[in-house]
Amino acid sequence: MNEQDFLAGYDPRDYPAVAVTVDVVALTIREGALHLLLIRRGAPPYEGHWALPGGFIRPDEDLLAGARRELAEETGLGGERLDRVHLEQLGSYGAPDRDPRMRVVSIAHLAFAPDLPDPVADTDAADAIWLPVTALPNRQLAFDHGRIIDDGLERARSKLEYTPLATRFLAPEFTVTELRAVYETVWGEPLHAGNFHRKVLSVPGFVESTGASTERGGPRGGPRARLYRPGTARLLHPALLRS
Amino acid sequence: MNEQDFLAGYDPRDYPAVAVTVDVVALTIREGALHLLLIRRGAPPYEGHWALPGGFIRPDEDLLAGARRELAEETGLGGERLDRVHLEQLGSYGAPDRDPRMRVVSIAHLAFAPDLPDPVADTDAADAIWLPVTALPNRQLAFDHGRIIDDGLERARSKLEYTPLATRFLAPEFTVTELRAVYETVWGEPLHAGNFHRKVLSVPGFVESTGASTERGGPRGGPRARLYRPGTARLLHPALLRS
DNA sequence: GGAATAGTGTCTGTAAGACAGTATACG
DNA sequence: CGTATACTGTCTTACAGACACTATTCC
Repeated sequence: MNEQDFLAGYDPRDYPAVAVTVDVVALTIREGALHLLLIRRGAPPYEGHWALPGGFIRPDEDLLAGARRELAEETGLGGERLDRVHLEQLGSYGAPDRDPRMRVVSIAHLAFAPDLPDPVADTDAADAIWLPVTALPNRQLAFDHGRIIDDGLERARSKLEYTPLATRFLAPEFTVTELRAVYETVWGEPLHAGNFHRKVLSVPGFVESTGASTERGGPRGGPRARLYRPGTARLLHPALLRS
Repeated sequence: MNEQDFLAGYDPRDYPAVAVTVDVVALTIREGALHLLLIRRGAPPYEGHWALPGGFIRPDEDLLAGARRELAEETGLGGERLDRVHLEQLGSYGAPDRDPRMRVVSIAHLAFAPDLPDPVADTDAADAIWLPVTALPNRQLAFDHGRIIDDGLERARSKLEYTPLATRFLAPEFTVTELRAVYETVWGEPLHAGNFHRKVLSVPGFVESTGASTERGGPRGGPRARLYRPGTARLLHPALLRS
């Protein structure tokens, strides 16, 4: 049976329901460590387990809009701060048995956020926090969220290679050293400061100078650093590749 | 309202139905040109328009398995030939108005196939063919399938850069020249024969020699070419980048 | 002053592209 | 034999990584 015949005789009540949810792997950097937004489930199944923020798609809502709404609800943030969060589709997860109650297909999304306030646990969630990814309780994650998180982290590492999205983890103006810290944190490996500096400035459209510098040097000495803002490029040519 | 409360009180009959379909952007190379598998719709909406093969996900079927089944149904191919087809998830398309009848979220997939027989139009489709992508009737495509195809083609071009999946367009044994033809066809640009040859053989795990050569030289002269099969690498290091 | 950091200069190894050249096979 | 093609050699250029160095700022 193909699509049009299926639909021609289709009545939702005749078929097993399929639910569509949107989930969000939201990443941020706090105190030099990569953090992930998680909520603790307050009801079965997986009661007390950590899970990704997410929920059912609403009837007249686009997938990306649904993910943005879920993110807003879980972080308690309004439009302004959320505009600075990068959001993209990650992938869909629809194994028949991934939810014990019914067939649920989840459209997972990936978010890069600047340092945001602590999330406000919504009335139904037991808790909501930014958790360091190094402290992920892999055995206590609900559903297949462990796998979704793994995929999201790998996608994030890969995205930093060929897009300028690392800037989305930072304030609107930043130094090259701060940008390097983002790469080192997400990739989990130290980078050569001098070479990174030259490379970033040589890629067209990655960053553009504001003309200004930081008010002070580093806390343990060093000159003031120049400030940059994100450039206009959407892809990096050439890319910054991991080793 | 969050997920668990929603589900606790959830009855599919109380909510607007959401349908989940799988669609496939299936690519192959025929006579030196990139072709796409399309079906012609035999019923409204978009009757007579070309569309991607696809259909509703079945209750106990994984997303990828659904895409493989749809591909099998539309091409009329059994398991053996289909095993050589690369299939991966492309992305999800869920704009609220993308289907005029109801809310449909489609999980699109991307397939790389070796040269296959002509598809067998299934009883419900008016037609099914491999169509050259240069002849795509952009204004006659059903739903948002034009956009899905664009995304699929760009993904395909990108995948050839950093994966050895170009070999999936070829027979189990192939020459370097045949492999180069795949790149030239998908990227739409000529490549330097000598440099491509050296590059392919220098990337670890891209191809491995069979020890054998072709039976004959080229139709217009030239030595016999050595035969290779796909190597064990799943990613190319370093990558073959487009210019 | 001592130490740490921002930013630049320079050298080296690697890899890609341009080009040329050789051997092999078809007609 | 002429020509097309498979494959290899070599040169040049671009870029990444290692290292060194200077200038600036904090304590």
